[in-house]
Amino acid sequence: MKLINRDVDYAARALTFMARANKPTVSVAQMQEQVGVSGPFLRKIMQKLHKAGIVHAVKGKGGGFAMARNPDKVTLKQLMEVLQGPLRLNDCVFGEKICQRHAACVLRHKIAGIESRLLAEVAAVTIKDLA
Amino acid sequence: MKLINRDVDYAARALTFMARANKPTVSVAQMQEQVGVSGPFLRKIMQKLHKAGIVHAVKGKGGGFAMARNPDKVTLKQLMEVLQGPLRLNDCVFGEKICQRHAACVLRHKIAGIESRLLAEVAAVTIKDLA
DNA sequence: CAGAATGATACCCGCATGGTATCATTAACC
DNA sequence: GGTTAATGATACCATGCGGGTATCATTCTG
Repeated sequence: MKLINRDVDYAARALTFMARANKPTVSVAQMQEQVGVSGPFLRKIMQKLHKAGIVHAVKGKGGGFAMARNPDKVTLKQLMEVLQGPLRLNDCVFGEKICQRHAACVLRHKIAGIESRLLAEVAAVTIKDLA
Repeated sequence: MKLINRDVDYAARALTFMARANKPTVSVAQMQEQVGVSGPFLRKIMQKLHKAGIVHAVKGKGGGFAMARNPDKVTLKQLMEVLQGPLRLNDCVFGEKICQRHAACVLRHKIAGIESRLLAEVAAVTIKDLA
């Protein structure tokens, strides 16, 4: 039951680094040591963040990445969605068979409630909070 | 980010079945159809519940399993601990390097808070609620 | 003793996660 | 314009784990 995976962890650290650095762009080479991860791996993460519109990317010499929004507009929930996929605790593993059993449905209902409250919590954590 | 895995799901359904059945013991053969899982697999789950003291086991002809406590004393949290291992959202993947970076520590702190509230929620769901 | 049940354990398999390698593309600077 | 420094895209690897099966041992009933 992992809440966040490594991608999210590294992304949070990288974004925090970027939020603190007062530069127009920050390259992967500048981040990798502080973030504690290999360059290629961090690049892959940054590319996903770029596709998701969370960071800008500037190619070429002197280029790098920059946050596309204010740090207080980037939430942990967004990072999880981008890097871990849709957030469904409540994934029904039984298909249509499920609703033949009332007990299981009660369980789904309980979990759905827990899920919604959990999502509200991760949505409340921003990069600004971490910086 | 799965909250519960299939083992927990099946266990919850099996225990719910047992709680409703007014019998001294219930065999795997009697449960497997209703729970919707193969006999051998359900047996493995029941054995773990037995080791954890959640159910009694009676070997031999006419034997089976019985709940070892009242249904309102068996929580979703207990099932998760037994069948999924320790509940740590907050697993630090960076070892001692972590605390060199303040940002990461803030993240841990946030997640720890979320975790404790989540655990309180799963501890509040009992088999009685599902039955 | 036979049959019905659990106990224990070993094994298998597919796939997601974590990580690397490679080539293409773009832009700055000399 | 060529070199270099950066990202973009993609393919690949490898290993652990979740989910599931099979087999034999043990225990109890009748």
